[in-house]
Amino acid sequence: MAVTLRDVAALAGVSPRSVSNVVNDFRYVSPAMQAKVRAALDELDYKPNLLARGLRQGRTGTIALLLPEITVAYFSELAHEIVERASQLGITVMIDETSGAPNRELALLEVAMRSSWVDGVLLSTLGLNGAALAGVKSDVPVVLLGERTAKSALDHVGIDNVRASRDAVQHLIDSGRRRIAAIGGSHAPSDMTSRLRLKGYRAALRAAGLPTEDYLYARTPKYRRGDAAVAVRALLAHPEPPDALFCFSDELAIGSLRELYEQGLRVPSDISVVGFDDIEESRFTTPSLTSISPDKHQIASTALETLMARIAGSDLRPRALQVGYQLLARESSTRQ
Amino acid sequence: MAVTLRDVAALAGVSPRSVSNVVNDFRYVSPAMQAKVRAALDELDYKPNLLARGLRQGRTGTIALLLPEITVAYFSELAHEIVERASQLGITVMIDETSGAPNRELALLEVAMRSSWVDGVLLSTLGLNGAALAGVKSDVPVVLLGERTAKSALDHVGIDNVRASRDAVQHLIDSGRRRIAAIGGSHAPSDMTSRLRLKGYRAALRAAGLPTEDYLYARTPKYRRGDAAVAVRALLAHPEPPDALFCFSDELAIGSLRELYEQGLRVPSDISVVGFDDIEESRFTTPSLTSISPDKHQIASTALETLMARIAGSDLRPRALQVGYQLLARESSTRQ
DNA sequence: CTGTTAGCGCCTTCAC
DNA sequence: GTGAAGGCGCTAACAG
Repeated sequence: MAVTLRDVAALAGVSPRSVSNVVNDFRYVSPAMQAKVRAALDELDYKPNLLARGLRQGRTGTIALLLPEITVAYFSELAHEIVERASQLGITVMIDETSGAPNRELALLEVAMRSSWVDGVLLSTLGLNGAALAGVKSDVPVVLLGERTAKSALDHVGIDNVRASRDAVQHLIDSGRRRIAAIGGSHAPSDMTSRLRLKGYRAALRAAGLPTEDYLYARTPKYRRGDAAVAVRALLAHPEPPDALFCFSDELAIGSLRELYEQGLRVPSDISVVGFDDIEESRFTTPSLTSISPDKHQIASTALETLMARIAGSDLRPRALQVGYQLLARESSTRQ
Repeated sequence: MAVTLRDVAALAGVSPRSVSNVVNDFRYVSPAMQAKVRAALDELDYKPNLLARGLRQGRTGTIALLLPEITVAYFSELAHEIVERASQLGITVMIDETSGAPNRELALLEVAMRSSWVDGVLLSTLGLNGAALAGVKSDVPVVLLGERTAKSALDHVGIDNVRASRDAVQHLIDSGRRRIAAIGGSHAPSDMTSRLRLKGYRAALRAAGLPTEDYLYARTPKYRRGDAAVAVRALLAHPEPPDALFCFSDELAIGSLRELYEQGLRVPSDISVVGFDDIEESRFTTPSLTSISPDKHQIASTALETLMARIAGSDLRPRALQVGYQLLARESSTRQ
């Protein structure tokens, strides 16, 4: 059986209260008491039962991070930043995978929020739209990561997807590309990512007086490497194939690089490729991949600060917080 | 304030005990009671406080998964398999990053094990050797993932690293390579991964009567993409440069592909490359990467089953469980 | 089959 | 500055 506060108190010959005082380094404890208690603490190798503490205090010092898929590099990199920052703040992060399935997301969210396990939730949602989220009664604060899914009553941290996409496409235009295709997502109402990025893509084309024909957008079931091949083949099959690809994720871009290679096209001389997310892998592909790089570090800090403020009781109205991004031009769009 | 069992009981006009019975679907509950309680449950939208339940039962239904770095694809893929399998078993997984730093690993391990948060721990350790682990008094069961670090008193799930490495190198020999270099890790006592893989590498070379000269092994600080460049340059600088690279991780192999490309060497015509881990990315590189593929699915199942058995009280002596692997020959070692 | 009681381990009023 | 008592929400004994 585990050592309890009472055991320590008994050994030290003091009350549990005094032990608690020492453990939680309370202000007014006499040095003599300190010493006595510490000795007993060490001797018994006491560790507080965090369950009991959480039950008593109503707070656990733990937050949940709900991600669609941990194997998606962008999410694992984001998770890393969040864990890192949280650990500085003395907060434990419980990472959980939702598979991006709305029902599983909802289920996990409900559990996380209602079961007192966690003080707050960071939710990176793909499939959940504002309506679904509105139906969730939150006992604990929730901060959304990623695109703004309709107007929900929740705080939200992300980058300006429309502007970032426009920048990416503008970069392709600047380098002389004219038939620029977009790849990624479904453009379904729930897929806010593709909607916003497509919007930016089209805005850039229109501003340059370039065609925004429908066949230049290829949908994909998800945003993973393996989803790109079919899309690329479809685009290349057209009588007027594109001379550039704007992929809505780096993984799609990497899958595209592979398919272009198999089709015998050279990047960037025959066709340029730009991705989105700036995952580490993109610096090592051949050619290395031009990408939009959201400031993940800042996303992590901002999200955590916002969540901590809510947990502390902040009652401001929900805010949409935007953090910075960069366009990193690498070989896939620059080396001729 | 949250709805409690007592609130439900009051509304339904029954005792808390009966509500508890229904919530945990106990065997003997009359249909009438069922109905009454369910109605109240729904009306108040009751969710059990898992903290209180855990405190009471001594079990939480949660396990911790301690990983060095979640951004390392191999670990995120393993994490995914474990979360998936655990969710089938009704177990929640708390993923935590240790940074591979022994002290942080120990700290997290201690917390995880001693604070009653989790029923058990899956630990994938890089830096922790048997001696350090022996010093940890475990209140909860721990199962190790990965290489066997000395003889610890813990269960352990992994593949036969020596034999897998020998297979990888044999494959290179079979394809006509003669000056085969190895890349990865430090060969330090605590770095069991590199020790075992190096052992298999040398065994294969010796069996074929090939040289195992020291200069053909290049150390790296870690096993990541960015660690490979220096090692590759060092190997290529030698008067008799290698005609094949056996990298101790896929990430190293991918970093090597990039560096070889920058040095103007063609893979596999000039030099073959083989990796280890079979991360998803390796199917999409150009050329695609030959790799040792540990059965991650089986690692996950075996580790969870073993851990669950321990949690249930199994008292067998600690076992080293080996799961299968495959050599997946792809372009980086086959296409001439 | 269901109600009453007690206590998991901790922290926090309230007295002293 | 320290001791005593109560309760966070739940379930496991033990009656009935």
